[in-house]
Amino acid sequence: MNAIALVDGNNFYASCEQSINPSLKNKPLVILSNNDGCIIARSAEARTLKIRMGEPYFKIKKRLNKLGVIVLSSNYSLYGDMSKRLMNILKKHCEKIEIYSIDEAFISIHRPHNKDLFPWARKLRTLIYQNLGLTITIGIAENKLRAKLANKLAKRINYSAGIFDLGIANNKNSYLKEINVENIWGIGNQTSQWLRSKGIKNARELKDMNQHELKKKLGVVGQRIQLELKGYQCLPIEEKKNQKKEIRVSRSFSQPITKLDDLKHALAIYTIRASEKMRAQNLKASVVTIFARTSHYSNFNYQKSAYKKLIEATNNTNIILKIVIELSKEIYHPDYKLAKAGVLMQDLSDYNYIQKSIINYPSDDKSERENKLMQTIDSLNNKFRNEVITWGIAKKKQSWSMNRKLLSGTSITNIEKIPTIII
DNA sequence: TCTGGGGTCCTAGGACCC
DNA sequence: TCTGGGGTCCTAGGACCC
Repeated sequence: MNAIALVDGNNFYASCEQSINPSLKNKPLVILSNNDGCIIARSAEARTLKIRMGEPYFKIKKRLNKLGVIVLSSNYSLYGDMSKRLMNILKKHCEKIEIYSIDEAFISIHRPHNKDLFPWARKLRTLIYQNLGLTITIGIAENKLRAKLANKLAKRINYSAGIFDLGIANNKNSYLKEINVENIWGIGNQTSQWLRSKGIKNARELKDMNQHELKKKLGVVGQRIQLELKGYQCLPIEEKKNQKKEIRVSRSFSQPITKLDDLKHALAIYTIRASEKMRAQNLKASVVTIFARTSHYSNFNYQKSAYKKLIEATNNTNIILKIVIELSKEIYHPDYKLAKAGVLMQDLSDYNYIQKSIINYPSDDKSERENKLMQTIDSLNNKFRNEVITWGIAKKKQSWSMNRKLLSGTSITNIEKIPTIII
């Protein structure tokens, strides 16, 4: 009989920073979202100071200062690299693994005759700590949803030492009762409010709730959650990541923009990045969508998107740039202060799958040359990092670019100050 | 005045996740 | 003054077909 384990990195972003800079260890530390907007990670010490997740930075800046909390902008290339190392170690010690997020993985593992998976889990924890300086929590149960709950319980129970096995626990119902509905995987704000209004407060009560009522309101999604709570396996471990269905690059501006030129400029930069991502995953898009909007917090709401279907799917930056620049006029409005914009590459397909158009047949020579050019640009950028080569428009002066004032300088992934060549 | 039924595909939007 | 980014899945409703 196989068991499912959920492994996750504790305070992952904060721990990554502490791992490469030991002077941050045992100190209250928080990591900010893009644009230094809000708190997205906290070290254990920062948690005990009651600093809340998602809190806007500007609102608590003074308080953080007074408390001596160290504040850092997020450094995703660092976290991505640490994540890769973490997953590689996990892979070596399990039968099946699904990498679920940057700091989480589901593992399928054979439960031995004596049912005891603690030795395995303890070994894994030690190994990760020795190799990466990161602490992980392991929750074990019969299926993915219960493994998630077990992981929560492992964090909550003091004597658990970061490991909890709900699969062999004696009084499972009393453990389920410990978990509030809003903390169940798949139950968000809307749903938990509805459940609470029905008097359903915790995982135990959701498990035993009337199934027809649940199905009627939440459809198959709710049904699956209930079945998994009961111990059935509805959600499989997905080893092979499904091909991406959409690639999106969007950012909030540090200052709102009002000029069409600025909007075009921002969208162009996002397009370059999105095309690069597609090529890295060997994908091409046949729908390109762009959008812009005012701030959620503004009284003057405006949001508009525009898209174009392509006759022939592509990942060629030049072609997509032209489309995006053209479309940007459609979403621009001079009367609104735009706070955010983005590009989406949709209807993605495998690059090698060829469906040539009969109408717009480009000469093979030309597309062949263009492909080589993209490949060359990507490989130079990969080798030297940091946009050694990019499009001229990306280097125009910007007044609105993302704030990252507090970026950790040390990085194990980035060579700074490479000369830039503009072509 | 009366005017079918059943199926598929697409899209927008909601809800959720980390 | 300042409130992240990038994803997925599901459903309802419209358009269209025979």
